[in-house]
Amino acid sequence: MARPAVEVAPALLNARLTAGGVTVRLTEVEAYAGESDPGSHAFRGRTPRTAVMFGPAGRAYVYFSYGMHWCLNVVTGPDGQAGAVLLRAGEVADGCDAARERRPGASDRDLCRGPARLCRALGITGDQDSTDLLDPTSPVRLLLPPSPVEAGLVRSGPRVGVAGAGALTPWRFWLADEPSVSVYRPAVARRRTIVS
DNA sequence: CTACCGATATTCT
DNA sequence: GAATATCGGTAGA
Repeated sequence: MARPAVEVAPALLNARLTAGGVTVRLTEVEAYAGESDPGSHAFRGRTPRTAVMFGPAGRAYVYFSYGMHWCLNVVTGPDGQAGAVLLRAGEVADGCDAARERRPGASDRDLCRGPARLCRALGITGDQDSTDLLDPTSPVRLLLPPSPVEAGLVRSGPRVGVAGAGALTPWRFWLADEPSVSVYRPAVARRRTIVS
């Protein structure tokens, strides 16, 4: 865990994440380095939002995206070096009923198919920011190590929604043939901001 | 399946 | 003001 995000990320595939009475098996993650990574929130240094990324590894970095959605990261990296792995998707292994309650109308495959959907299904919000994911008493738990990943099933490619210099860095990792893996969409500049 | 669009916090310009 | 580590609804092929 106290290693660079890009090394930690593929090792989280198949790991289990438990929160809000739901357990998921992670099928898709993305690595974000610190101040050297143009795609990272920490690229421009420490802000109130990203402060936790500069802290000890194993904690949760929960951020609010697009004014609407929560997304969960695992803080990684050698001490004093920012880094995080975004948990993008998973398959519900336990607590399916609780997940369905939080995401009415979603098909089983779509329950945790995407970083904001995953947080919604598990009831994760900013209240869980900075919590220690490895502490057995934490409300959000990452269970390590994962069950072994079959050789050859780990795929990698460009990160979703990342524009600019970091766009082509293949730091998204997923398990092949998993229906819960979110669909890749290249970063697209928004057409127009609503004029007020 | 693809394409578009609105919601709107945080951060930067 | 503008961009962004997104999603759900709607429209159309």
